[in-house]
This record gives sequence, structure tokens and C-alpha cells, in this order.
Amino acid sequence: MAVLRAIVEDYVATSEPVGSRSLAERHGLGVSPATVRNDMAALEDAGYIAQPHTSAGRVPTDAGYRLFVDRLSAAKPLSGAEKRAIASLLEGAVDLDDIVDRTVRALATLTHQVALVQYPSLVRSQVRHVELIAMEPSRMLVVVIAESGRVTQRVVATPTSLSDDDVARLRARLIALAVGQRFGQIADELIGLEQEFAPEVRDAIGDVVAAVVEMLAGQSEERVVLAGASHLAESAIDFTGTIRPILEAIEEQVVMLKLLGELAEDSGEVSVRIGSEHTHSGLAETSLVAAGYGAGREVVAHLGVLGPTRMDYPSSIAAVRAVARYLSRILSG
Amino acid sequence: MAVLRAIVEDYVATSEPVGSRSLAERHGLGVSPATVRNDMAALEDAGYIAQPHTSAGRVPTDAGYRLFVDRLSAAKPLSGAEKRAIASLLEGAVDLDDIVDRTVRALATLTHQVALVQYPSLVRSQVRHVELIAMEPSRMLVVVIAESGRVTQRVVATPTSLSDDDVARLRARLIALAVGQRFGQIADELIGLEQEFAPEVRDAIGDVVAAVVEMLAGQSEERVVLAGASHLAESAIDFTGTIRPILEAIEEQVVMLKLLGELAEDSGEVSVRIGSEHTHSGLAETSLVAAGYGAGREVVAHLGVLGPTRMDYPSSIAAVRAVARYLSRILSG
DNA sequence: ACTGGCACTCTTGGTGTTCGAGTGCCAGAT
DNA sequence: ATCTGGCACTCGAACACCAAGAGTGCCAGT
Repeated sequence: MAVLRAIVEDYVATSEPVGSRSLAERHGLGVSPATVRNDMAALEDAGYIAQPHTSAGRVPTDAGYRLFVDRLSAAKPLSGAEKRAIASLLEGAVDLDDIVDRTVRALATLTHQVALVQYPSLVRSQVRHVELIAMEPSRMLVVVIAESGRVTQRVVATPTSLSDDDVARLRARLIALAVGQRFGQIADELIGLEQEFAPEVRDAIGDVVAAVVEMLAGQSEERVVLAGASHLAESAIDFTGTIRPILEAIEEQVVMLKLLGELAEDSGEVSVRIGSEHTHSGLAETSLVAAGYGAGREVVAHLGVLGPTRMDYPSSIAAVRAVARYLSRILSG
Repeated sequence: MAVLRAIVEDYVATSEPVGSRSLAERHGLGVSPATVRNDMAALEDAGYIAQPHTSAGRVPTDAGYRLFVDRLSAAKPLSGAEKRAIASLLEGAVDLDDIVDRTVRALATLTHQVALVQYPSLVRSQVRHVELIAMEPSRMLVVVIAESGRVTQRVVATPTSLSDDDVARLRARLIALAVGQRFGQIADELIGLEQEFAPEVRDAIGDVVAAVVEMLAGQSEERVVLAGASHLAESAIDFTGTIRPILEAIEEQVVMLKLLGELAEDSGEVSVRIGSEHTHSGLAETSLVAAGYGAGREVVAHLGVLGPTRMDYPSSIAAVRAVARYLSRILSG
């Protein structure tokens, strides 16, 4: 439907209901307003567009955006300037935190929307190293380093003290059993490990092992960082009420994690969730454009942008795809 | 000035310019509106209040709020329910991240404003432990644990490999020199440490030591977490334009760190920065109520709330003070 | 030093009224 | 069959206008 596409494009550009006359003029479709009106009536019957009130122009509905996005054959490619912008914004990152931070900022400035980047999930990652540090005889610092470079640590208080010897032995066993394994599988590997130790330290050993498993279980440590929340203020006109529920939603880690978690797992490809398709009611007037990224071929986490349903989908999709690929390449190399 | 106080209280409650009649009635000061008008004229000449337009009520100026806050003798004590709320919100935190997270949320829900909590600053903190982990012969994970429980880590790639022996010796020396010291003083202690080692590994040792110093210099790792940004949407009426500049400001770590850093060092006491007193122009219509907190007697970092200049200062001050004390107690114990 | 009164000033809110963009529909042209 | 031009109709946005009310400053009187 050329008309639907024209309506969406016009509405995105002007943010005002688009009428038949201006539409026929602005887009060079060589037909008269009356013809456009007929098409519009059909589109309205089908539920793809709606008018805010009688005798006003038409506005795309969520269904209309959905059709528009699905029919979108070729995503607008990024301009050279944009590619260079991505490259220069991500250049020179020193560690994982820095990479994620730069990525989310790049995405926000590129799209002028709220950008989200999920930290590489631990579940699918591999362990590079495990370290135990006895800070005091009964206080142990446990450090786990993922293949992706992410480091997590926790202090464990043990019921009984552990000798240096015990600690060294436990460290060696943990390294032997865990390094190279997937985070998700390690719980099984470590079962019964405390049985290898003397009965009087088993409780303490068990606690430490449990801490490792818990850290690896990892869900509790999943994180989303975001940037560009201020762009919401700019888009405030697109929302009926206040932007409050949206600010509330993006501030809640769990909500954002759920949002990204619900996405399809198709690596590399961009998926879009529009307005009422969201499960969270506060986001009913927003759309999410997101993609998976990962080191190597596998999707490790997601990133995306959140904006008003009246957003520039082709550009957003292109930007998200480009950034996701760029990030994947950085993590692989 | 009883009249100024009454004006501020009324304006905070209603968010509308307050006139002489309603003021004389609502607050039981037994004088007539005409008398109040005289006082108001004096206050206006002195610059403490202003009228948005002729024949409208008066609104406090920044100077007016300032005087109000300074003359505020007794901060309103928290209700028992609020104290219990703080306690229950902070109960059961497992590590430093969790404590900070809970604190900032508690402050936000308590005050209905944007809450800020700075991570305990490393500069003033003491070192509890330093650990080196050779992940590969020429890749070293450096971990520093502060007295406050905060852990920072970094991976250092060294130009030459280090033997296990070198690593062990370096670890021992670092622990000997650094543990118990102030972060700010450690750079001096570690000068020339690499000279104790064989010439062929001096470069590598120097790199590791430099990394430790850099981590301790710490500015780069200072962090502020915030919560309750959505409350800004609620206060939107209090801002002349959009809330955009404010959202932008609070999203920038450096701006927030500067903001908290500029505060007076008086431990335990609450300081207030009002509207135009801010150096950052985006915050010209906001006020910050902040206090230091720390383990023991010393101020380690700051926390506070940011809201419209038209905020309930007595309540905010009380809440900030209470939370700062509570947090200090947790960190000390 | 406080009070009551009075004239004056503005904002606010309600009511028409007009203007224009936009619609639906129908008869005619292609 | 499909598109087009024309026409009557609708309804929100913009504007002017008016009345009400809240608030002020000032002055004379207690």
C-alpha cells in the first residue's frame, strides 16, 4: 500500500494528522485527493489508520505501523557520516564497561531516542578464570571472570575459617572444573565438590561453592544500561499523558530486562515491538526496535532503542542493526 | 520573618502565587491583609519575593528560599512510619552495590524526588586488600578492595611475562605498602617499587603498579547512582520549559559528581543549593538537598535529592539527614 | 504601627463567531 | 472499473470579547 506508507512517512515527519490533499501533493503519486480518500476509507475500515476526530486527517494505528514495518523491504542504509560517527564513538574503549557505555551513548545520539544495551548475559558465556582471595580467615572474596571480560565479585563470610591450604586446593579445583565451561552448566559440575574436603571445613567450602554457583546463575546480575532519557522530553508531544510512566518503566531494571528478553532470538536481525504489543502498560505509546548481539555467531544479549510509536522506523532499524553488528565485531575481535 | 515563611509554605503547598488575603486567613497570624501587604512590599524590595505579573500573588525568589532555609531552625523530624520505611527498605542488603541501590530507592520514594547517591569515594577510603591474579603470563588481573567493601578491578596487559615468583613478591609488597593506607596517599608509597625487581621485568612491574595507582586515583571510577527520575515528570509544572535539560544533566555522571563535589565538607550536616546557585545552567530551576555520609566519623561521599526549587525543604532535609545517618551507620557496622 | 476602604490592573474562563482543513458521497469522465 | 471534480457538511483552532475575581498600592483614619 503506497498510501499507507505515505501516511506513515508524512505523519512521522510532521507529527500532524495527514489529509488527502496534502498527501497527494507532497508525495508524487499522480492521483487526485478524491482517489486517496477512497483508499483511506478502505485503510480505515481495515484498522490501519484512524482519525482523531471527524474531519481531521488520518493517523496510523499500531496495526498500521506494524504493516508498514513488516512491508519495509530495504532498511535505509546508514550514511557514511553515520558509520563514521559510530566508529569514532566506539573507538578506544578500554574495557567491557567502557564498550557498553560508549555503545549506548552512540545509539542514543544517533537515533535521538532512549537507547538500551543489555550486558552480555552470563548464562551463555564461558568462564575464563575463577579466583579466591582470603581477605580474612573467614571472609573470602570470590572473583569470576567471563570470556567476554566481564568481572563479577562477591564477598562470602564462611562459618569456619579456612586454611591457606584449603583455599589453594579449592581454587585449583574450581579452576579445573569451571574454566572453559558455559556458565549455565557449571552448577552441575560443582555438585559435591565440598565432599573432597575434610568434614570440618565442608560447610565453609559449601558456602563458597554456593556463592560461585549463584554468581554464575547470573540472572540476578543481569543488567541493562541506558542513555538518552532526555530525548523523551522532546517527544513528549507524542504521548497523551505525561512521560512519567515511561520514565518509571525504563528506570526499572526488571522491566527492561523482560522487554529485551521477550525478543526473538534471531541473531543479527532486528525486531520491532509496537505500542499495544508491549505487555507493560506504561509502554503502550512507545515502540522498541531491538536486535541481538554477541561474540561470535551466538546472541549473547540485546540492545535497542525505545521511542514514541511515531518514530522513524527505517532509520532506527538501520542504526540498531549497524550498532549491533559493530558491537558484535568488537566483542569477537 | 513570619510572612516569608508563610509565603514559602503556602506556595509549596499550592504551587500558586499567594495573595495577602488568603495568607492572612490560612496562617493564624492575627493581622489584616493590609498589614501583610506592607510586609510583602518590603520583602519584594529586598528581593525575597516577586510577582509573576502585576496584581498577582507573590512567589518566593531563589533568595527567598535561601533565607527560608537558613532561618529554618528545627528540621521537621521524621515520623515513625517514615523511619520504619527507611529501615525496612534498607534491611537485608547483601553487598555494597545492594546497599547503595536500596538507599537511593528509599530516598526517592521517601521524598518523591530524584535521589542521588555517590559511591563511597576511594580517595578518602582505606585499602583493605590488594590482589594480583595472573590470568595468563602477561595478563594480570588487579583487584583492590576498599575498607568500605567496594571492589574495583582491572586487567593489565604487561609487555613481558612475569613469573609466579615475581607475582607473589609483588603481591606481598603491594599488600605491605598499601593496606591500611589512604587511597590518596598510596601513589607516594608505591614510587620506585619496580626498582626492587630484576631489570628485565621492571617495565611489566611498573605497568602493574601504575594500574594500581590509577585505580586508586579513583576519579575515573567515581560513580553516582540515581533513582526516581520519573518524579520529575510530576513536577513538570514547576519548570518553565521542558524537563529536558534536567534529564540531560542528571544523566551525565560528570555533572552529578561535580554537583555533589561542590558541597561543603561538613560531615553529617545537610547543605542546600538553590536554583541559580547552581553552576550548571540546566539546573537553574532545581534545588539540591545533600549531605555527606561515611563509615566512621569521616565523610566518604555524598547523597541527596534534586527537585524543583519549589520543594518541601524541611521534609527533604529531614529525609536526607536521616538516610545519610542510617547509611553511615550501616557502613560503620 | 495597624486597619479599612477604594480605585485600578491583570489573569482566567466562558461564549460566540469565523475560518479552513478535511471528509463523504455522488455523478460524470476515462 | 476506476478515477476525478464538485459540493455540502462537520468540527476543531483561533480570535475577539466580556465579566468575574483576585490581588495590588495607596491613603486617610484609628
